[in-house]
Amino acid sequence: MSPKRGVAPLRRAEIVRATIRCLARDGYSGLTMKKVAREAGVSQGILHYYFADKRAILVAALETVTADLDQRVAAAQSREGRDPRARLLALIAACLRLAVEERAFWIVFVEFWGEMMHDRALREINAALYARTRRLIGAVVAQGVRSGVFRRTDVLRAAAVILGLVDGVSLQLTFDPTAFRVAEATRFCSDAVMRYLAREVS
Amino acid sequence: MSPKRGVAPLRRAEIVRATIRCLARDGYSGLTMKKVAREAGVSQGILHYYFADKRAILVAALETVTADLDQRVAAAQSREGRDPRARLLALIAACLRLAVEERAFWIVFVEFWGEMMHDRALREINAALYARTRRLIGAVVAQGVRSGVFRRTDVLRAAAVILGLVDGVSLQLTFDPTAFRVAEATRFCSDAVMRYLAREVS
DNA sequence: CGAAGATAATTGGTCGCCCAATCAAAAAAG
DNA sequence: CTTTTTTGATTGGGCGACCAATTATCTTCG
Repeated sequence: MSPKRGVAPLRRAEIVRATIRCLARDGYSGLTMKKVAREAGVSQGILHYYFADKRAILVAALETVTADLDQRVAAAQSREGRDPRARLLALIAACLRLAVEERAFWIVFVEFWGEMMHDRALREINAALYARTRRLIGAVVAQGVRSGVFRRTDVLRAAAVILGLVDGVSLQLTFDPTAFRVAEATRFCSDAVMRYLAREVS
Repeated sequence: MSPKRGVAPLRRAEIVRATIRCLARDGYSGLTMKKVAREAGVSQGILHYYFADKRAILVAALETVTADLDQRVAAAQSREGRDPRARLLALIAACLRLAVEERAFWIVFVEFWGEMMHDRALREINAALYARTRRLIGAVVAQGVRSGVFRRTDVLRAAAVILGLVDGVSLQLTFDPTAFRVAEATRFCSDAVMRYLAREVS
């Protein structure tokens, strides 16, 4: 490795990516600076050149994973144009597929949950993501309400329900892959959400 | 501490309870044998007399937490007699209250999730709990279907939806207590489940 | 243009700490 | 006096952090 000027931000990002790979492979409790350095193909010392300590790397890793999840979910939903129903279904499908097909990201994310319980900084990064996601889902629901395809409801609470359902089912899918298939889970989650938002038949 | 004969099982249980308290206080990554011994008021050496290694203690801890959650949920639901609606609502309320009021248990449980990703034994303990809980919820739903208060549906999938919703909302409640109050969450979750299971109005 | 110094990037070794696990010996109970 | 239970010191190893030395790049100025 020959030192090049001006590549600091790239190196930083590479270290973070290596960290995420390590977390996905060996878990939170198996993460060491040595392994991260090895995975990134750099020396151990350099980790402390770019990050104050191990915790700073972990914070950066959570920020990266969080931003990535955010982007993927937003993208999946926006691809579907203006139909609120289609947007919501795409969002649900994207979340569930993520948990199975992009295992690495989802695993790392779940691993952080445990640590968040004892680390305010991590907890706040996550709380911000969830607030943003609820706002996104809420906006889609609100659009559906305005255009009359969904019933009138408190959109933020509805968003909490939908997000919770997706997370909870993703967990079940992750812990026991024999319980359901992704396609199946997508179907019954979508069905549940559509029933939940369906207009009253009066 | 004076050694008494025949108290082996009690000592074991005390060590496990101390472990759970430690996990709740300092988290998974902060758990050390020294801390557990101190919390249990015994010497470090004795931990290895009752358990092969640290991992065995953790497995026992997860089994205990799991059994406890199982029991609490089952109890809350069975207290409500025969009305499927009341039983289901009691179950939902119990789960959400647990996540907030019995923080220690819920925190420890979430902490294990991360480790389960890399530990088959832990994962299987959890998978068994979830399968059991789904069966329990499924049975309540089935009863409601038979007695005509719920629509006809695949009860195991409905159970996955209900359990997922409760877990997911519990998580949101834990990570960001400012987002919702427990009572509020209980209300909108119950509402969502009742809408989900409501008979079609034809 | 090109040497020389300053600066940025990188290395690998070292340090002290704390960990899980082990064990010989003691203490209590049968 | 044997067996079960408990102790606390020890051991070997791996950890995160630190740092002096090295290399590469940029800047300055003769």
